[in-house]
Amino acid sequence: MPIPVILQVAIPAPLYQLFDYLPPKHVDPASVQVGARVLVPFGRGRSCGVVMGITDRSDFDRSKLKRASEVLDTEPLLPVDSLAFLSWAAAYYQHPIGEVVSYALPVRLRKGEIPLSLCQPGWCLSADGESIDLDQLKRAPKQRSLLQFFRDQPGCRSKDEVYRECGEGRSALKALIDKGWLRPCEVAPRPMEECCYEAVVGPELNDDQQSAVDAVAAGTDQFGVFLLDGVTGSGKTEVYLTLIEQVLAAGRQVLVLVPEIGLTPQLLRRFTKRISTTIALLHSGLSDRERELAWHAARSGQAPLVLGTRSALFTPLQNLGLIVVDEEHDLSFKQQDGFRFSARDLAVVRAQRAECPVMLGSATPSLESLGNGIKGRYRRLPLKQRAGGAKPPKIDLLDIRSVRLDAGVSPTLMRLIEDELAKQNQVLLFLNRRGYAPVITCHDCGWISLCRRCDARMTLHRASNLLWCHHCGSQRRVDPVCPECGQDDLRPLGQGTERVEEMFSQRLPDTALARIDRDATRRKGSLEKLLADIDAGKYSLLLGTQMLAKGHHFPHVTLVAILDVDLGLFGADYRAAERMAQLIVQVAGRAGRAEKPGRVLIQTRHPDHPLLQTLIHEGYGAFAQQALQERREVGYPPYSYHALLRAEATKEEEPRRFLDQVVELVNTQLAADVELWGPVPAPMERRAGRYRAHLLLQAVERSQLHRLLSQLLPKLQKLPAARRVRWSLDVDPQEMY
DNA sequence: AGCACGCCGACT
DNA sequence: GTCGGCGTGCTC
Repeated sequence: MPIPVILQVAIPAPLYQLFDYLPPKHVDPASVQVGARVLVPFGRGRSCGVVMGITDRSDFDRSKLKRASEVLDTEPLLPVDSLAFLSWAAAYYQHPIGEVVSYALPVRLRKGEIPLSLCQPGWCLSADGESIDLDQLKRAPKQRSLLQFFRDQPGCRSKDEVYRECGEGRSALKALIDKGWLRPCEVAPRPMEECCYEAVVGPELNDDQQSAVDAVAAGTDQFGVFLLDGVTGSGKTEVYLTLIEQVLAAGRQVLVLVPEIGLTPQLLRRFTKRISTTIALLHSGLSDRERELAWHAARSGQAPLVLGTRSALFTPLQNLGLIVVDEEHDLSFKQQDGFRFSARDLAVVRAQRAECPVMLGSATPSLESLGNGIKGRYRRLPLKQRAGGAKPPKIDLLDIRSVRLDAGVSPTLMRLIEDELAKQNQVLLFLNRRGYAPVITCHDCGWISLCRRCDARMTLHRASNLLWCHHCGSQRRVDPVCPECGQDDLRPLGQGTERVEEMFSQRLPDTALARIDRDATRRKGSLEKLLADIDAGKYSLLLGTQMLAKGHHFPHVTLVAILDVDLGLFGADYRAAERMAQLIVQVAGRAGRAEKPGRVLIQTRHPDHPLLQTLIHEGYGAFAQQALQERREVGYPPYSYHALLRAEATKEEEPRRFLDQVVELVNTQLAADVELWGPVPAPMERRAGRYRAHLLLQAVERSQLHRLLSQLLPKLQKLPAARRVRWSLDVDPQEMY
């Protein structure tokens, strides 16, 4: 009797189970591979799913099983270890397995399309091109050198290679094609062993860097988490590079995760300068096609080094030897909608499963990672020395109580800025608020520019003359008169980067100012251009939002000023202080390299604030210790574990009603070892026209929380009130908004 | 999520 | 008399 073959398929739908199918007719059941995609009838339509397992039994009624209509891949698109990792992640974050699996695939492959070939189109010499005499081209040096390029080594060159060789113009290439000396061809992918890989000798490491490298290199074939903790300028990147070289030299792949690629052109440049190998870049700025090609290059091992943002974590890899998570404290590693995973935390899990080391690096490590260091789970590798003998910047508070400010700048700060500019130095101003002013008001009747759809004020943008809600995106034109009373005395209150820019253009008209915020860098490539111009010294004043705090270094900046630290001092959730401390240290770290010492000024109306005092006089490490102590005392993460159940609906009472029912459900039917906080209205209760409420679940042990969640979710879905709201579960939430 | 089935109001 | 509103149930 033949053994029945049943395919367990993950289907991209918000459903928490796998679906069982019979193999297609006329397909040898033994040929179906776990990890292949299948086209299946699903509901009333068709769907593309991934075979997660093959068994001979099903809990589903055998007679109702449908047949898959087609097997799309002859070999696994996702290897078994990837599938197991994805299943683990789906269970941990309580997210539907099919959506998690489809998240690991490039979009075209999700939709069931044929994988793009890795064979890239390009050109090679035709018979005529082989035999032609180069001296004929004396008067066309570009064509000559391009032809020489093809003759140097036999075979095809991809379009990318040829374009790189051509430089700016393409006319020489066109000429050679028109003459028939070059013909189109396909470049076959090189197998991993043949990947050219070459490392340039880097600078000598200092003792701290060397011992960090040694600590990781001692166990490259076993799991270990290393927290590389070093101030900006202490040479973290050099440690990464040295380790990456060693792992690549051993023939293994390396995965590097960064918060945002667009903000790290410098990092990428350092990588390509030092390590000459194929790098697969994976980030949201790529087209679907480019992304898929990079994905294939990573999956096949053709690109030994993979550099990407959080979603790159799920790329299947061969023989993974090291994961690096740069700026591990950065919140962009946590996906904030849909599948709410933390790429940093999952990187640790992935390394564990791959039995390789993972390195988390930051000048301002997250309290979670520091807590894991204390618990002995992570090994801390401190870099105490600044590479190249650079001095740490001096940080001072500037008390602005009862000081008359001009667009948020105090007279003292203005004077210091002018001094620094007079010395031909660059000055960096940080204000975490884009637009002209965060609100406008009618001086006559007191009207203020509130958003109709959110509990928020609308920001004035002068350039476009629009009032803009930064929470829901709604816009409206600014009337010359008050919409309430008709008087024409509308005034902007407070300041954003636009207003500061305007003030400087009036007071220092001869000083070139670069504004770096989302509005000024919206066009693709404009941020890179701006950063390059700043490096070239075209600007003396740099003014920006938190974009400035990430990744990029400005070696000619000698003065950094944080215009309004008070914005972040009294935030809505308990992590606000930690985020502010990280931001201050990161911004401060942009200034002053080797030869020029930096100075940092922080304008505040709360100069005695304990956070500022500890941070400035004792540093981030002391601040973090203090913050961890406070967390321990109140039993907050990392000394407990959180999950946040969010609900929103257009009717005000619905979210609360739903969450009340969930509380009732937990209290009457489920574990008592998890504390429930709430329901409470979300910090901004109404957003984009929807009312929002939260229920926080807290447990002392992670296992308690997860036991509850896995029991709760099936019941929760069946609540009638669940249909009337949009709800989502956030395991290990980072932000409470 | 999609998609269909199903039972109550204002319209060609 | 119908078109269509969105509540409800299901997907191997």
